[in-house]
Amino acid sequence: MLIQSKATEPTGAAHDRVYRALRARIMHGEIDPGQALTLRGIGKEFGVSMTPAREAGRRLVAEGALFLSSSGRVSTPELSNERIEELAALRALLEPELAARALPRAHMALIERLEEINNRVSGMIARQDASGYIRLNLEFHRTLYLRAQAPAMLAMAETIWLQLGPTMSKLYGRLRRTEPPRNHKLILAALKAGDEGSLKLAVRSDATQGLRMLKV
Amino acid sequence: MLIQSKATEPTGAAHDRVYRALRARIMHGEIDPGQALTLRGIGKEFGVSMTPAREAGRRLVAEGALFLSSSGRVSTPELSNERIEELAALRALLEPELAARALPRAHMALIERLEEINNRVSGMIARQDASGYIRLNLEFHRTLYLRAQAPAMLAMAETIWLQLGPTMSKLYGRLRRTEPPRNHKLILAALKAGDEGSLKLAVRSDATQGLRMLKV
DNA sequence: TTGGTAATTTTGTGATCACAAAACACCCAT
DNA sequence: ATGGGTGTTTTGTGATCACAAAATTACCAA
Repeated sequence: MLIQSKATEPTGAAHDRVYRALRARIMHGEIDPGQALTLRGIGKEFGVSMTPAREAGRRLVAEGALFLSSSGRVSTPELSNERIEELAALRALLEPELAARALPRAHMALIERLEEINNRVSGMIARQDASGYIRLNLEFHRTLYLRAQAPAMLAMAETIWLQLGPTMSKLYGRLRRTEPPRNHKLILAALKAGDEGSLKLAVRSDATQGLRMLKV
Repeated sequence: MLIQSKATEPTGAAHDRVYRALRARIMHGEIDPGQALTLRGIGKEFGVSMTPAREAGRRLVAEGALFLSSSGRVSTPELSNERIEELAALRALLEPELAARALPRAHMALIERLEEINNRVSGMIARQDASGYIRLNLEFHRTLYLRAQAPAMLAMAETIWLQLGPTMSKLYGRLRRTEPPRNHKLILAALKAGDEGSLKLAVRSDATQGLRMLKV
């Protein structure tokens, strides 16, 4: 007689799958700020019990991707102006450094990949796909920073993106953009020229520009 | 008839108490790098079941304070040279900014508190108390950075301290120091003079100096 | 209609269990 | 002694449950 149905996943723990899915959703701005989540709801959606749902939630809370209310409920954070400025300052601090470290290793193949990503942004703009726009934008940055060979620094940058995710979607929903970010072009130019100074400047501008419009 | 003994904690969830205790222990270098922990062991020590122990562990893994092996076991991380240098670079990036932001708000009362903390370091050195030394050192920095009014930035700095904790204790156990860090005196002097440039420089030196000796 | 209170439902927490896999210990054959 | 294989123990995982507290709804009186 079967007492307990065996539901252990063979590869990659269940909580990890849930974690990754939620993380991507948050980072790409697919959840509005202040949106509440329930453990049972998460579990139901992913076909797991509350336990893995709780672990995934806790992990995201630890990364600042979710806000934990005093009663234990989790929701997407609603960032204050001060918090947004602080996170933008962190981007402005970390990302130029990552870019500078990537510069000596950025060969033509990488630059071409970046240009290709950058071109795909136009499609997202045409389709008014805010989430897709954010995803490609982050892919552009991550692709460059991966070359920096600085995993801890990159992880920290991603944590900041994660915290900004829900708020970001609001921004891109608001502004009606018609062309890919100007700063990306500057970044590509600096990479081609091998000019560290203007690269750091362009990255810094790119990291802070959009956030300025986020002020409520 | 009592089916299940009620053991819910009235204030502050159990997992949070476990998390805080472990976090402090790790950050202060009370656990050697590579030390393995078991969920049942943690639970037993704190008088809770595996569930809160697991949550606390997961949270610490998310912060980089613990390493999660492929089999799910957690242990204190053993940092490679590259990782140490990267974390030191992050300190060198973040902490001068925090200090600079604290500077305009650093009045005499704060500077006196910092001097008092700095003086207590000598006692720890005399007693060869590595953990106490680390704790006071971090208290010095945190006390200053709290004035920066930048919680996200401070949290990020603390995360780095946390990751360096176990490795740090090894360092301070190795070197036989006889006096409080020279850079702390420079920091205090720069604060009194209101000189942002030399303050950032002194903080940067303090953040990177010790780590240089950590190379295996 | 409105305000508040009671009943009900929703939700997170921590304990416990069955299970699988990993780690470990033991033992014998070479 | 040593290597390999076998059995035992340790350990993490996810499901489930009872419970408390929070949130929501229902309802009634003014």
